[in-house]
Amino acid sequence: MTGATAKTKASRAHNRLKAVLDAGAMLFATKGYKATTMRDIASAAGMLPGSLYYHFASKQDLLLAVYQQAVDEIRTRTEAAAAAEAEPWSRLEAAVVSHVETILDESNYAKVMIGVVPLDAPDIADELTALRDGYERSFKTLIAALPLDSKTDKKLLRLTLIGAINASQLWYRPGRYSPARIGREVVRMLREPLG
Amino acid sequence: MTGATAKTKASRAHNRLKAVLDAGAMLFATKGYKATTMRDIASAAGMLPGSLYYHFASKQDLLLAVYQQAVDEIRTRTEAAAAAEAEPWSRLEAAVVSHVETILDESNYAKVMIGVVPLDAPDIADELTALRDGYERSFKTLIAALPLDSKTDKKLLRLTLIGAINASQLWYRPGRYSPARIGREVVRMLREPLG
DNA sequence: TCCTTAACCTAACAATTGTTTGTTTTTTAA
DNA sequence: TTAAAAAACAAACAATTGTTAGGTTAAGGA
Repeated sequence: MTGATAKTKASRAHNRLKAVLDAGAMLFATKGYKATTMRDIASAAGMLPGSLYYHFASKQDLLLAVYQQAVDEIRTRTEAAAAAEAEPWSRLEAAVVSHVETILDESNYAKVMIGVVPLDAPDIADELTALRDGYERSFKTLIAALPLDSKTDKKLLRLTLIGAINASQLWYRPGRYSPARIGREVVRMLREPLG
Repeated sequence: MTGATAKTKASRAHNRLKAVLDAGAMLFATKGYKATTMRDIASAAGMLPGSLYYHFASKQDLLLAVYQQAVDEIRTRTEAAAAAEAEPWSRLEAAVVSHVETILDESNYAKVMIGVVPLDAPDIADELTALRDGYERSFKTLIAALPLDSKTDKKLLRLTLIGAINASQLWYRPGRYSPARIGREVVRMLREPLG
């Protein structure tokens, strides 16, 4: 175990692990987890079904890998966006806008993380939930920094906020509302009085 | 065609159509649409797989029937709850509370309507969406009656509200927050200023 | 150059799936 | 009482599924 194994593996010319992951993310995001077959993924990655099992032990393991990368991507993006702002509400808004842009537009991986629910893969439901929770914890910090009324339940605020923005995946169509605007307005509706 | 056909059919002693629908709703709500097999439903309804096809032409048709009943149930409940209040915000709150109670506790049908997304059954996706939209239109009226700031986008408010409360299905566990409280607090967070 | 092994192919298997077909039982109307 | 219609059974089919086992190719260190 020299630690060079991973690098050697990755440097092999014919290694198409990334192509497999990309294909899986794209298809899971488009058709859903159950409706996507290993043959679909193999075909999109330019290989045969059986070859996928050199890279992943099972379909569920592939989903898990996609989820993992999704968390890495969206967390990096969103934390960077938040870090660019100083004022607490601005930080939250920046994070939310980045989040919405990522899950609606920019990353098939993130789309999978939001659209594919743990119930779709019961055997690894706990792992999927843990990955999601790990990411959502970022919002805990952002909300804790807000100057909130004492009677505001912060946990419920977080769940409400995340629920509202993630639900946009169900109704979003390019054109009417931009992802950035969706993020901004949702935050504003929670921040300012409506009545 | 005397119009008595339906009644005759329904009055048959051994007609277990309702048992089939209930079984379908329960299993779709618990395991999801794809993970539920016709054998599961038949077994739960106390009959054999093939017998289901006397009542429904396909699995998708069964889902459609469950969706249809879900809309009937939740709309009746929620509109009645709203009608009991006079003030606009109170009406909305009553409707939201009723909605949340129904999809978290009281109706497997409603659970299916929220938890099973059109993508799960692509062939009837349009019908499913139409049914859902038909119900959600109730909220349009309730929101239109609110005394809102002129810069509030009512459509986005509706989508945000519905998204937030429906998302509770993903994290709700009996105990910590009651369905009624979830509904009340979500409305309050949108109504009152938090900062 | 040789030889290990990463990477992929080929070809299938076993299980599960929604569905169909023909038959039987049960109910209802005449 | 009888015959038609309703409701369910019994048994399978055809397609699809995730997965596996063994063979093949090519890369890269020695």
